[in-house]
Amino acid sequence: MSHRVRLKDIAAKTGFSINTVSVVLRGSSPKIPEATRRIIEAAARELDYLPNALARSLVSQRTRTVGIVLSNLLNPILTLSAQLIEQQLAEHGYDTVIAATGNDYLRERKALDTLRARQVEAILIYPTSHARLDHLVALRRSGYPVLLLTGAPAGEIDLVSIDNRSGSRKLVSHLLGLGHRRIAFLDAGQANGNLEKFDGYRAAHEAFGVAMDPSLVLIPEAGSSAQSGYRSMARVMAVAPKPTAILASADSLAVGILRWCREHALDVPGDLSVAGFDDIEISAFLDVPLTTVSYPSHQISEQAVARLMTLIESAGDLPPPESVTIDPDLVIRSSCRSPTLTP
Amino acid sequence: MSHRVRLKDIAAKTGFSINTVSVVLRGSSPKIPEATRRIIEAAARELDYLPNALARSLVSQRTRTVGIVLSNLLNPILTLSAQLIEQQLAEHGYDTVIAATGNDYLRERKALDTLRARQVEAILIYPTSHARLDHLVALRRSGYPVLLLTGAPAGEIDLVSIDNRSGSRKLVSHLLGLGHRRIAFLDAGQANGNLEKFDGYRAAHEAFGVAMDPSLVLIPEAGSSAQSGYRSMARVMAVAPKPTAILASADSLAVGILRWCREHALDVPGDLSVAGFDDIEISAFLDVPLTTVSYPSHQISEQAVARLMTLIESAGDLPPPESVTIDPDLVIRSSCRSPTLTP
DNA sequence: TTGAAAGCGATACCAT
DNA sequence: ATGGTATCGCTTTCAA
Repeated sequence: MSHRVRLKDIAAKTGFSINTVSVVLRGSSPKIPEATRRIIEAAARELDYLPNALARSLVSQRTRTVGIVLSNLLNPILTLSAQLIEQQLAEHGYDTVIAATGNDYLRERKALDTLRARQVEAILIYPTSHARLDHLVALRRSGYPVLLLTGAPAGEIDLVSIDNRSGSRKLVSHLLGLGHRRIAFLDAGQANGNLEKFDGYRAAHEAFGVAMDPSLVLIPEAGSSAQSGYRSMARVMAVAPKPTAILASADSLAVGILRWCREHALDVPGDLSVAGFDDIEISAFLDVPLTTVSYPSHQISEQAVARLMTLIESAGDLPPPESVTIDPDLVIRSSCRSPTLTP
Repeated sequence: MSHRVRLKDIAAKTGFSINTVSVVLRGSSPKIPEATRRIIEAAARELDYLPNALARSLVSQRTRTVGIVLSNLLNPILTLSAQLIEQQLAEHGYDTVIAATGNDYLRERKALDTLRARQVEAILIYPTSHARLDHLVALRRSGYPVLLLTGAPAGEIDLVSIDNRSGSRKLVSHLLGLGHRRIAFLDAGQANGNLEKFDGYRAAHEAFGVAMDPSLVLIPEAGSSAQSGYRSMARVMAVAPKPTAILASADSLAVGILRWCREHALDVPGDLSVAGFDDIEISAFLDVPLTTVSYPSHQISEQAVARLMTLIESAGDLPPPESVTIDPDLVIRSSCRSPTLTP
């Protein structure tokens, strides 16, 4: 940890007591003569003094730090939210430390422990799975402020999230409204928001009185990368009868899908409609601009931070968990249109 | 910071001294009878004991933590590296805390101070600017392990970085070799690797004995987003005589450029060749797969971590700074070809 | 084997 | 106005 400058050092150098130095340096209360103040401040600057946050927090019992756990650093949706959250937290006087879990449940548990051991005052998290939340629920029950940034309201834990079910339902309704009857759903791993997305998919079908074909619901081999979308297409198009539209659970998947279509001379949206989720930046810039569902990062980060502040300030007895769910907008571009009538 | 379980609590509960509890819980040295050990461990588990890292580090004078400062959380090149670095650091028994600066120099300084105050044992950084490094140099001079993840060798501070100059030179040589004589260079802000990239651009021209036209070197209004690339195109194509190729300092810019070309019925690469830097995932999936320069994240993270370990272990007297520069590969796809002969 | 005591760096309370 | 002293939670001698 090295030879750092401590209060003691600047006390020695100036001849004042550690105490006086501490008081001066933190601009705290009593009236210290200008002279002393200047001497001490000069010494501190000269020595490049930086308070030891560990020691400080140990006694103050406050770290003014919150942790944010990200399941995937490569997902711009998550990192954007993290960035926004960090900024807003800073405005409230809180530091943020980010921990990444690489979508690994064990690493998630470890990150949580590390963060807690470091005494962060609250934790925001994009969990690796919507299904395994018990450790978080337990944490919250023990009185620790924890806030989920994705998931469905469960009542056990605070949540500020996009309403994936609603977004999915809107999108699928749009497709159904266009006349599609065979809509493939490419679910990127059973893990995350996709349970809700599938639920919306189902709900839309029901509302339209259209029967779903389970063989149209596929899971890509791995992750939600463009690569993975690309690789899944052979399977998707092997289903008979062929789908007339395909809904990818993430725009990144759709990117791969579009590429595949191009290579196989499949016109989008002429031969096949394609839609995604997230509205990442490139979605608007693709060869065929993508119809998708927006991701309300700004609203999520804003509400999450607001809620987190009340949780932190309620020190000790947390209010009962609350769920805020933000309804996303449909973003209609040109990758979807009515199916041609020749099957 | 709340009502946490301390050694004291489990000592009280079991009747042993704090000391014994501490020794047992950390599996440390002396031979403790199985009986005591079990009692204490059971109590710890029951109480959900988690050691206070602040207190622990305060006395041990070690945090086994390194900080990584990212200028931009939205750049997949940076976040990928961060992810890889975090994993490798974990294998060495170190935790990583990530701080984002949103490309803001002041926030960068603040992040550095916060990290240091938290006693991280070393700092890895993608600085906001290649030009303002004095604070980092000063830090390093004071004996703090700091490692730059981008930049040109300056000898003042450790560096593990892509060789942007070489990458740029290769790419521009490729274009020149194809017969292009008017190659626009879209520099995303004077800030980062672009000094080196421009240098490579210049070097290639010199090597080919081709005069550069300064009016072909443009700076987009803001950042290196697709949006920004798109917006710059009007200016690029207004230069007379028109360029036959355009080199964007980031693939993300190129995405916007390609979109603009499509909207303006400009064929790529028929009418205009387009190239970028980074080889981000979508570059291979675009309408016109992009010729670009790869970014060696794996090599960078590996070498950076290796170097960092020796810096940390040399506790006290750091070895003189070293620069490692990794030569990137040219990735030739289909967005560039020889210019048509009709100007 | 187990425990008492000192100390890490900073803060806060109470004197002076 | 300035300084002593106890304390935060834990580790580390050093005794017993």
